[in-house]
Amino acid sequence: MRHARLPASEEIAIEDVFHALSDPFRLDVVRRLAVEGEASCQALEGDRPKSSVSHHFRVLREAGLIRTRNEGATRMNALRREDIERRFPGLLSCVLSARND
Amino acid sequence: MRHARLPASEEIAIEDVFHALSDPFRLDVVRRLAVEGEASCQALEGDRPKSSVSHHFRVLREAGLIRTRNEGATRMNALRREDIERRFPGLLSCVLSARND
DNA sequence: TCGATGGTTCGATATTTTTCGAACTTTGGC
DNA sequence: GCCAAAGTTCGAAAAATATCGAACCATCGA
Repeated sequence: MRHARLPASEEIAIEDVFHALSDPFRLDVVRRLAVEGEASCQALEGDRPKSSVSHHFRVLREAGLIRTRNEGATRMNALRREDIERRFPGLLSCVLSARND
Repeated sequence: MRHARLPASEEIAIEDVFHALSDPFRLDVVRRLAVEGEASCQALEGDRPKSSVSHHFRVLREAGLIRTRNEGATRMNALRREDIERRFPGLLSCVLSARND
């Protein structure tokens, strides 16, 4: 398996973060990870093909928002809370509290 | 001139805001408006054709980030600070302080 | 070792955005 | 009234994203 590109905290680009969060599915994933802590891809997939889910997780990963670790056969995803906070203080809490009624 | 769609504060959608801010030119416009207060389109255009500039200002307007008023023959743009702050507390200050060295 | 499960990757297609020129509108000045 | 300046709109072409099936790769359990 190829190494997923994972930017260091200092390398996280705000444009990439915004782009990643501009998609409803990805935004939802981020919010649910914030609540659930860690989750597998399929636990968050909303009835769409896995190649599509995988694509969105990759965007989140490459933007620097999530980290993925192998847990046996499944891959567990988690928000990179501290890294994001260090790079862009306040962003995450703002994203998480923003409601779109 | 057709009425530019300008969402009310409550209607501003976080996805639209993130999408608007995911473009470097638009992000730059927002930051400069934050500093300069008000500015005409051409004062902020970076050497690109006016139809392109106009497009980006429209995206910002429709996302709810800026407001445009007519000042004689020119149009002055300003950040909708209070509206954004009310809708998504903390977002703007976070965007403005985020540095991408 | 054989499946089954959970994801990734690839390739093709569809959709969305961006870009830019040209034509048009509005306003102000002469 | 006419011209220039500042933007908008339109339409077409280019570029970036998203979508989805199919093939593939790892790991676990039987």
